[in-house]
Amino acid sequence: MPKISAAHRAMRQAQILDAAWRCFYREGVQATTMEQIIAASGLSASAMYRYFAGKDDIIVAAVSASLTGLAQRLEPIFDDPVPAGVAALVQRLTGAIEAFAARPGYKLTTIALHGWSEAQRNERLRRLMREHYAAFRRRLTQRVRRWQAEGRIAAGAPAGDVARLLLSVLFGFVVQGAILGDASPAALARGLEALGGR
Amino acid sequence: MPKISAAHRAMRQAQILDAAWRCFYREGVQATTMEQIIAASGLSASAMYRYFAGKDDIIVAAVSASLTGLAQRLEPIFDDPVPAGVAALVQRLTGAIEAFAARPGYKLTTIALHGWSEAQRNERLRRLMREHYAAFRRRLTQRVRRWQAEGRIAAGAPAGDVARLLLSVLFGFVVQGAILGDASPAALARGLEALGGR
Amino acid sequence: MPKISAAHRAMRQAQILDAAWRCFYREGVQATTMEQIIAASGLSASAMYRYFAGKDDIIVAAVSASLTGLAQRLEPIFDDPVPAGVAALVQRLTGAIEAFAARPGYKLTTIALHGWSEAQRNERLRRLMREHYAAFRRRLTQRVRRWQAEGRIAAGAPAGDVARLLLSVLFGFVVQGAILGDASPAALARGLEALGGR
Amino acid sequence: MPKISAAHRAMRQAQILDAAWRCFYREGVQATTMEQIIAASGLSASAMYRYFAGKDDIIVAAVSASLTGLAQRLEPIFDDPVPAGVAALVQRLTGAIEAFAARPGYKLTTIALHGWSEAQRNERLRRLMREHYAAFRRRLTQRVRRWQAEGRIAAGAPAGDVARLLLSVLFGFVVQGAILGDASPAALARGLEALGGR
DNA sequence: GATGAATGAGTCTTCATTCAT
DNA sequence: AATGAATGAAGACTCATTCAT
Repeated sequence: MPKISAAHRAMRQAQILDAAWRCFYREGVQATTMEQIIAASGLSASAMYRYFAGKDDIIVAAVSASLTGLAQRLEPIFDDPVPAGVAALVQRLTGAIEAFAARPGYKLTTIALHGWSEAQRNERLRRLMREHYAAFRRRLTQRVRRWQAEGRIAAGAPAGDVARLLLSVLFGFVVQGAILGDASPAALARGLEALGGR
Repeated sequence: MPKISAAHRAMRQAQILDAAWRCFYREGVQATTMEQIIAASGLSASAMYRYFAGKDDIIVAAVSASLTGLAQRLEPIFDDPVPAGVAALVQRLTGAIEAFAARPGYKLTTIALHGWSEAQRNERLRRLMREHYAAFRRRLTQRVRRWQAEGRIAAGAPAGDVARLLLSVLFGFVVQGAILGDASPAALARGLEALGGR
Repeated sequence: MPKISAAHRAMRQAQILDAAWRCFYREGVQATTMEQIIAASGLSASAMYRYFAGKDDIIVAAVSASLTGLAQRLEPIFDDPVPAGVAALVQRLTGAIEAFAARPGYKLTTIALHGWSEAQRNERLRRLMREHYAAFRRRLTQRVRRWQAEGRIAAGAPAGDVARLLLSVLFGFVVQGAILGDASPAALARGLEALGGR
Repeated sequence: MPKISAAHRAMRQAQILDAAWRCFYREGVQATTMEQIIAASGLSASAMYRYFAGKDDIIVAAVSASLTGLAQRLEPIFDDPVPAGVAALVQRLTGAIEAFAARPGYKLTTIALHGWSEAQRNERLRRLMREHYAAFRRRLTQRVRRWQAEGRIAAGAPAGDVARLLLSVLFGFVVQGAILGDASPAALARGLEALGGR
């Protein structure tokens, strides 16, 4: 009995989050009304509040789900037994981001901009993001250290700063793609290679 | 009469934009109410509507003013007779962004995130940003070509892609600073240097 | 089957009324939601509606049960073969009210205030109360007549008005106890005695 | 300029309170909706919120205004140079309550029941009432002491308990009037006289 | 010309009750 | 017979904007 209920609950929540993403994509987080999410989800107002305590909960759940989903998608890239070089890693990461973000009805990259904005004024969101991105940057730092061990990068370079640079490139890829629309993974990789990032 | 009025008008508008920035910084664009801007500006509701047609106009004017102000601030860096290398240029640009963004009562970097988010759903804003950033990227491309002429970068590299990479780094600097809070111009420059970006 | 069902039904209804009293005590009648009563009773929403047709029925049943219960409790006081004087009767009645009203989790005196308020806008409740209190006042009037026969009170006094006064004292005992919290049966009896009510 | 505004504000607030009383009379405090008060006041929803921060503020203001108004009305009775006896005082006080409570469109006695009920779950209201009624009871106690000085009441009687009894009679007058509808000041006075309260 | 009072369309959320399983 | 999921209508309150003075 609880099994059915738990599965049902998870399904409904996923259904609602999908509706929320479609709305957030078009309207942004704040300008999206509960009525819009409700209509997009196909549920009634009261059914919706059975699965999420309020708008804020939906926002946090939507952001959390996308951060978690993306992290799961990027993880295997770091686990690849054949370690990529700098430009190749950036290309694979941005490629995975792009692939993960493209959904029918919305793009999570655009929603990411909305989420970053919202996180500036929403404490729960800010903390959530900080933890996720900090963990991801630690992952990047480990990889830089490995590159240094392999001799690809000068051993004396500050690994944390290289990770900062790479994370900036990834963030910037999302922003540039959303605003100018022409930042491809391949282009960034070529640019990085030209600068010497082998 | 029109002259005094024009100066007076510009002053009032600047006063309103400053109030708007303070509000946008704390609440984001959508969640800021006209009442808040009115209270922060010290004007009356009707006075406000004398200087801006509505909330949308204030938003566009606020973003436009900050984009223009930043461009003016970054321009001299490109005009420097002693041309900087890649890492040095990034350090000077991010440093200038940081200096420009720091204001009493708000930081324009945080507001930039709000503006990017808002631009995803506001056609006027989207167009405005696209033009500004495209122009800025052309400026970066010119600089890359010059580096190629100077032999700092391989002549065969696609200049546009290098510019894309550099613009990503700048965007990412803003995002990383706003969310993780520890992306300094010097750190990014060190990271870039470590990758070979001389 | 019907017998068991009837006993079961009565038990369930009592369980629900107890839950309702606990809720009414904390929140008042109108501000109590069915969901709260349901949660407090430990039943399911649909089970609840099997035993009571709706919120209004619960309200009427709860008030009716407490009026009936109180009447049963007060009845023996009137039947006492050793007839008390005025002050003693008031002390015994208020004492019985106090004892009857004190329950684990709620006090019926507080709920009485909610019930009187609700009766001002609920026709069924108003009628119910009117009948109960009118009957009780008739009982008081009889007692006054007996006192007059015994010579405790002037024979020419209007018995109904004395009953009105005594009922006021009882109502006021409940109100003063609920609001100021320090109206004890003994205090009222002393006060009455001081005024000459032997 | 502030004068007009202040007068205007006070007028609007009085207008709103009158509307609130009419609604509370018919529906009780909790069951009255803001929409009803708004409709009864003739203002718009947003205009209403200019003068009261919310429903709770209206409730507190309405109760406070009636308590204060009643106190002002009862005060002169205590100041009368020809001091009344017990029954006469009760008759004059209940008479004044009745006269004060009768308004076109509503009766404040009925609203008092609603207010007492609401005070059981509203901390602000509870405190407000406690202070008002405690002060009033102190006034009654003073009067009892004077009666004792005059020899109308036994000097050894506990004045505070007599005041408790009298306050109960007044509270009970309101309850009995609202529920049974036939508790007149004269009837209570006669009842009290019959008991010896000269 | 300048103000603050006013507004109607919305915003999030909750409620008593019912229905499919 | 019993449940928990579902609902439509309403609840309190807010917003960008305008208008009478």
